[in-house]
Amino acid sequence: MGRPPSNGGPAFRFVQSEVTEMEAILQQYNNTMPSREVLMALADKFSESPERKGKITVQMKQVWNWFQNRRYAIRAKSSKVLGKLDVSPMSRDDSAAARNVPQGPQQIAAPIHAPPGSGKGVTENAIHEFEAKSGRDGAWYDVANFLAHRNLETGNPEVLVRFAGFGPEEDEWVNVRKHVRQRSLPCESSECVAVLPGDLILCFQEGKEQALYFDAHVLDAQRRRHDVRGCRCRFLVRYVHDQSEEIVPLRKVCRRPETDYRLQQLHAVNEAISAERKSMEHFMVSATSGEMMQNQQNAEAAHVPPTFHVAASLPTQATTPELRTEISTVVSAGNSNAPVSSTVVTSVPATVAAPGGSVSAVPKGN
DNA sequence: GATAACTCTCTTAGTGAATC
DNA sequence: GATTCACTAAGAGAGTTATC
Repeated sequence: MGRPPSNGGPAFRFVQSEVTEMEAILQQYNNTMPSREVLMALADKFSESPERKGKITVQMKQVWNWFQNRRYAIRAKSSKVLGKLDVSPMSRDDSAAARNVPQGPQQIAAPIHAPPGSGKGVTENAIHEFEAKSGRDGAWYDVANFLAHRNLETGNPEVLVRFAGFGPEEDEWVNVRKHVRQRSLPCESSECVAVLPGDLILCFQEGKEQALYFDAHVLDAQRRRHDVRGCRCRFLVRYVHDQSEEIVPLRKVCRRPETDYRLQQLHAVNEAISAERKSMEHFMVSATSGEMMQNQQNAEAAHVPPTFHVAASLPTQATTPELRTEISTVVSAGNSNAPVSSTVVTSVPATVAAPGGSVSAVPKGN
């Protein structure tokens, strides 16, 4: 079992109860390394357990190793799954995957989603494909697991959801059609152009006692020049649940995955433009009209039609394949939570969308 | 800048189960 | 019985951060 210690001692292995405890702590810490004190306390506790006391002393290093290995295994598994599925290039990265999960008990006491990009630990998250609306507070949370499902007489299927970063006591039955959907995507600086007036977004609302993610509609977008800090645009939003309005920065905005196609189109346009530029340069030297035609065709072919990668986002964390299939079917077919405006991305000037903040157009004065 | 401590990303190696 | 595979504990090396 495992690699034996180099000192020739007996092979060491954590018992199931220890693994369970460490897994719980790992989840509690949002897949980040617990503090040294926690590791030492665990090692001491395991050493003092009846099955080990007097026989084996569990070293802190061994606990530390376990956390490192488990975290690596989780990440490896996630990337493997994503690699198998046809995930679009615009799918979120690790940092984006970190939204909506508490950052550890010492950082967030209430069941609140951490603001996007806060804290180092945010890059450590497991990847969640779905989010669910809690009936308790009306906020959206990442789904860690679909534990069970049932069909009500009303014909509305429900799933028992374990929210990411929360325990069994927070599990909830939620309506699949209304309150489960593909996870919203935190916006990176260059993605502000995909947030347009009229859009439904998920917005981080900070109150006096709580801060949660709620649905909101974008009323207006004030574009600003990007600088070294990234996007400085401001968005006027109206929250759906209380009709309150607020001006928020991009970091508080999570766009719906249905807007992915805008970015894809935008990238395609940019590529086409750069390809056209290159071909023009080439043309200046030794161009033929045939090459121009080809470049034009390539540019046109690069315009990606709107495609939602629902099938690529199966809830890999769902308990059974059957449940996975059922949920993905319902969410993709019957989900009414996607009233995202279908404004075509071509309405956004390519100059505004230049990645890296090289914005040359500022639609609104500031 | 030097050093130590820590972290991350693999890699190595032993074990058990499944398969042939 | 040999082979393959998955799992798991531990090691290695490079990078990062904090301290002096």
